Amino acid sequence: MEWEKQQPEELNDRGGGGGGGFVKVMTDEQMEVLRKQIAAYAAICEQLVDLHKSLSSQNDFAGVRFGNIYSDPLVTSGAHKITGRQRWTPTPMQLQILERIFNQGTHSVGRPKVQELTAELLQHGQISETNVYNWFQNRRARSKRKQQAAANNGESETEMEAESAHEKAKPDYLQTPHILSSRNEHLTFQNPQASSAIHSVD
Amino acid sequence: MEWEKQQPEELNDRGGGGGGGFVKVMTDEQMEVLRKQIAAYAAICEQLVDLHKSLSSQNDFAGVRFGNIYSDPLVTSGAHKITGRQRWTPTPMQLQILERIFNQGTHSVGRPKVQELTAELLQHGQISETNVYNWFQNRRARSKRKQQAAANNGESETEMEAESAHEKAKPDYLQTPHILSSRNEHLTFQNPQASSAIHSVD
DNA sequence: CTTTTATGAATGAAGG
DNA sequence: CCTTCATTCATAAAAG
Repeated sequence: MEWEKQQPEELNDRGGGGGGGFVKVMTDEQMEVLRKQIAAYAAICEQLVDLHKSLSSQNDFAGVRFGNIYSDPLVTSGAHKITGRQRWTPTPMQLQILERIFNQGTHSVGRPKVQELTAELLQHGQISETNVYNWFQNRRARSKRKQQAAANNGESETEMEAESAHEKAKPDYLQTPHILSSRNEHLTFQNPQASSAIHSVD
Repeated sequence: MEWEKQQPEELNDRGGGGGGGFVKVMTDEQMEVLRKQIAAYAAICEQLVDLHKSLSSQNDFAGVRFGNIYSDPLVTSGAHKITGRQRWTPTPMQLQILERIFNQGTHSVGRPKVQELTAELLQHGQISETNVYNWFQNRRARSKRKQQAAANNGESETEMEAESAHEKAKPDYLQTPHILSSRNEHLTFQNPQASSAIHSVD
């Protein structure tokens, strides 16, 4: 199928650069489902590649006829990166409102509160309840995390959180898992058979 | 599936301007077909993996270790199975099976069902009954949240009180067959039986 | 343009 | 069942 050409990037048409009209041909949800499915497919293929590597490394006549699959970028360079999803970016006004509420002590919002808040924030830009929900969740987590990190880093355990039920208090930044691989190009769905590799241009 | 009530949302509507409408060009049915086809590919890959595993175990080669021979951080960016993982991560196949069952309408599983399912899923990777139980629990909750969120901006839709596992029939006006059919003599995701599913593209 | 950082989102698990 | 937490992933934005 070729719903391809119109990349969702067009939604982020803000930098002034390209511009131009756009047509979205798939909803985010559809995109997401497909993305997951393909990622699953790709993940298994990775296993296959590993197996072939192992087999051929000790037995090169093992009958590996798949030739250059190792060089297939889809397989070799982490395939679960399919096409991008656009994520919500709060407008300054929205952020201000959210921060204010958070700083007022409302660190967790109930379901009704979220709806109310969402309605208000909608006056200042597109937003959904999920966005609000996620925002508070992330805000809370990040807040907590920074406290822990600060306690470990700049403090010589004068008073560790005695009630801390978790032993997790370790400097996360020391083992930063930031293995952000090279800037992933936007892959598009491609047929294992069809050879037309479609990807967005830089 | 649940995305019948996709929300027309514009992300990053920061300046207040921009935006634009878009239409849904794939029906849920079409999506489902695609999903199944992709799943079929995944299944084939899975079988191949198993096949090679058994083949390699037959011939007890001296060096069949799937361990990390110098795991190149650039290459193994996507998968870091070296470090012990604290929480269960479903394999693609397991996910596939779980999703399938959930989408068949089985949203809650009894204990016997859980046991049965766990046994089956064990064929495709490590898993425990608790994992299965939690998965359904989370899946349900997530599903519900989805419909709540959708209720906010999807009010023009028909009533979406119950999130059934079965897709609602969509009005045909949402289809845009000319895009799908015009450029599309050949489906991207084709017959799973094609044994040439695995070879390098391009 | 490439690399790094900040943060929105996804999800397994725990608590109540 | 519902909410919350912890962790991880992906990506927009910033830095180089």
